Amino acid sequence: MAVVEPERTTARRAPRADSIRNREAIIEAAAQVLAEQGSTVDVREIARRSGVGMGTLYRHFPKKEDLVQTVLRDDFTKWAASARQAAIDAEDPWAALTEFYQQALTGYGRHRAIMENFALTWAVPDIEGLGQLRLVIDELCARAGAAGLLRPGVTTDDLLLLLVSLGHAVQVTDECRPQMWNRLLRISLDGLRAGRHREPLPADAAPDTGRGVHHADPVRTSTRRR
Amino acid sequence: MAVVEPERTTARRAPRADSIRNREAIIEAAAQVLAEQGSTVDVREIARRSGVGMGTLYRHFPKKEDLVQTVLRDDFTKWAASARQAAIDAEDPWAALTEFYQQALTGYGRHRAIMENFALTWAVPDIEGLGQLRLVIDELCARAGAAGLLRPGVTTDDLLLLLVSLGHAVQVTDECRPQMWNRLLRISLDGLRAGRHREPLPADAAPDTGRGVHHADPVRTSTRRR
Amino acid sequence: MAVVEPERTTARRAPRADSIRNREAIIEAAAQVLAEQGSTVDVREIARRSGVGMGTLYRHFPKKEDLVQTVLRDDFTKWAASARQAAIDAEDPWAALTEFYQQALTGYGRHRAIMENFALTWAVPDIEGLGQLRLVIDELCARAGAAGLLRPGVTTDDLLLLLVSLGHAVQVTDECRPQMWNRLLRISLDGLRAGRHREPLPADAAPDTGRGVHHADPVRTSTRRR
Amino acid sequence: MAVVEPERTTARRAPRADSIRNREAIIEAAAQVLAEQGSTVDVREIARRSGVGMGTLYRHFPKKEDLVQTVLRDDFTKWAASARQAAIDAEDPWAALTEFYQQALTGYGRHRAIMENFALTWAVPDIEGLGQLRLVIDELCARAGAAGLLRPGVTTDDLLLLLVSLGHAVQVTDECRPQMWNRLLRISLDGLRAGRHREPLPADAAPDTGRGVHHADPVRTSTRRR
DNA sequence: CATGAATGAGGATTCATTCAT
DNA sequence: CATGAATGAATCCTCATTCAT
Repeated sequence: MAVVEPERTTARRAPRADSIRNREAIIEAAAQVLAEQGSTVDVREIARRSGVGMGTLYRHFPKKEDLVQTVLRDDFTKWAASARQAAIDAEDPWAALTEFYQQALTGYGRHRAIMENFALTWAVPDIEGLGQLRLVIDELCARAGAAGLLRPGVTTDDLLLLLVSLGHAVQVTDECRPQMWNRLLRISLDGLRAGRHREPLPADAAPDTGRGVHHADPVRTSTRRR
Repeated sequence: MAVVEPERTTARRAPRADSIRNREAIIEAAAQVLAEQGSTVDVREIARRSGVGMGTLYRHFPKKEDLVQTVLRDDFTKWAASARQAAIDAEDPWAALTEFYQQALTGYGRHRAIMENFALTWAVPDIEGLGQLRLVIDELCARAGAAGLLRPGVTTDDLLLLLVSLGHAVQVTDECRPQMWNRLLRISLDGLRAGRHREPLPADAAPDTGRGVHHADPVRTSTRRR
Repeated sequence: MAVVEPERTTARRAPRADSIRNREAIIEAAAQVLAEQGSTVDVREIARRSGVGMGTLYRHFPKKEDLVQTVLRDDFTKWAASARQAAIDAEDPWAALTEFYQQALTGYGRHRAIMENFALTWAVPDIEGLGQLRLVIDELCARAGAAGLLRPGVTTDDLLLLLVSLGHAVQVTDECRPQMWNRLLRISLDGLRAGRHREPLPADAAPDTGRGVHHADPVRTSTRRR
Repeated sequence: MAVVEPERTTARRAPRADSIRNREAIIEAAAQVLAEQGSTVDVREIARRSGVGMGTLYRHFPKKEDLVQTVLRDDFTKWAASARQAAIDAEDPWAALTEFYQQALTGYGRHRAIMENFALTWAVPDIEGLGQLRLVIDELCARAGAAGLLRPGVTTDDLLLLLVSLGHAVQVTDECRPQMWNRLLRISLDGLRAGRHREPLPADAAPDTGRGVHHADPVRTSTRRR
């Protein structure tokens, strides 16, 4: 009775091998499908591709949302890591910034669900896994700023929004004009760079047009029904 | 021939007056709803707001898509016109470009369906109504280019993609950080401007990182589109 | 133009003929199925029996619960009315009470959904349609009480609970021993009647056993999980 | 024969000790859960509370129903025993009857699964474990009848149905009006008692209304049971 | 023999589109 | 020709039961 039962202890973990395989198959399949089709996917498609039944899927992830969040957290993490690594490998702060965007967009710009959720950065307070990415950008921003390379007034939020924005460009041109977004990236980075003829970016400033909105707002989206 | 059967002609027109009124009510309502909620709206919501029955709606537009396209063609047209006007009113080619973006984004950046479909510019061959916008941009591009203000190598497609990209920024920050996109616009415009320290933009060039993609592409979105 | 269009007005109501037929078919089918199987029925069974598609059913009743409530309100109303009529037709207050129970149990005792919901009288504050029944019982209680026929201390709630209780007896014996519940009814009514050797029913009194619970409560239902 | 293969016997017993412990844990947990939530509980909840896996549970009880029946047989037995004891402890036949109901309802009236299955007394031929309870009631009925205390014509079935009926009353009022059922019990017992002004209860008699059913049966539950 | 993961049919609900009035 | 009711495939999720480890 006092005898330990090592094989039972082992036996306790044995069934998990299967389970973990399945869990991973599900996440793998879900990641694929979410990348391809965004968060609106049919749960059954994920089950089919991962080779498990609906029940198995729902055992691991009680709500579709749970699965989506899990996958996205993972992918946000991978994303942040790979983009950060690219930045670290760079020679100077500006190259770091460049490499960061380059890698971030090349690697995950085509991931529909990631981009969908990334777009919610400002609408939804705490998107799972987004934090890490923000930290990386923070870092880059500080580094480039300290080196005097970044146009004064540029914030982490600006860099985030640029990433969201360019991520969308990637999605949009993916099928027919892959890499076209790279041109936009170069343009934006040039616009971000500090320079003699570049005045600082004022807080929440519009371009110095001196004029306001020309016409009455034709899009009345503020009157949300329901 | 046109006057042979006057009463039949009259008979034909009487219902058409109604019909036209209905058609316009539908389009008006659809435009509103599409702007607010994007193309995923329930057709019933459109019918409800326009005050016509589903049958009438489907008589005018046999598929939801037909209605959406019709509305978007109209809105693309209005969009192009208003943005073009802003450009025309500007004093110089560069101000024209600035005003164009300013107006385009302020006016329709929040129009969800427009932005959704605008994003399809490269994926779908001929989006209804998009042509005019492209013409306007073409014009602006040529003008600014001729004045030597635009960085060499920048194409109409670049400017279009920038608009798509910034449009997305507008959508994404609309609720919580309105106007934040303006900072991105300024940055991008600065990056677009010709300048001493600005080399020409090479055809489909990536930023001069000298390196390719760091990791294998983790997002395999090319397989199985529905 | 100023001419009224009476046929259009008529035309507006025409489509409803179908709709009303369907609505009634749905309610009829639902009433049947709910009576037979209780509130857990498959919605598709109701759709099938009423000969309409799922969409039609859900157009009329957006939630299953709505349909159930509608049917139950109707049936509670019919129930109260028929039982009340039986009471009214009776010669004296006591016969009224007797007839009331008789009719109530004969008519709807076998209605599973009604009895299920009736059972919730104390658990759920305001069951749709239950009010009328309570009013009828109130009336009967007062009448019989005023006539000195009802054992003092008996309340409307007692009579309600008796009805719930006997309703269950009907359900339980329906298949194999129909009418057996009648014996219980007679017993209960006799126990309800005022009489020389019948002391008043004290408020919330247990039978005068003089003793409490004999054993510790073997049913620990109070520790509800979740 | 029993001693031919002692080590095999031992080998057989070792696992069985475990097995028995498990079986009892399952039954214990099931009893609790069934009492709380009735027979519709999720089997997993039982497995969880008993601390065994689903496989073990299903090894002991191949169908959910088997487990339920086993538990209920036990609980019916305990129920019968405790109620019988209360009756035995009573001073006279009438007190015995009173105490029996009192104890039966106080002890198990809130046991949802018991009451659910008890309700099947007439629908299902041989409910496991119900027999003992019937025997106890038989006894009480005979005793009270012999003492001339029970209204003539009252049968064991009547007393059983009364118990079912009052059991339902307990369930129905448990949360909001505990003990309210006691009033109904007193009423019923008074109605059961023999007395001057109490005529015998005729076999399967309806109350002496002299009339039949007033309306056509509005509840047609006889068709189509699944 | 215990474990708990896997299975998949079944149930409520939505919405583009068709059709009777 | 307008109306809005009808249709039913598609979608998320649950739970009794089986099976690999």
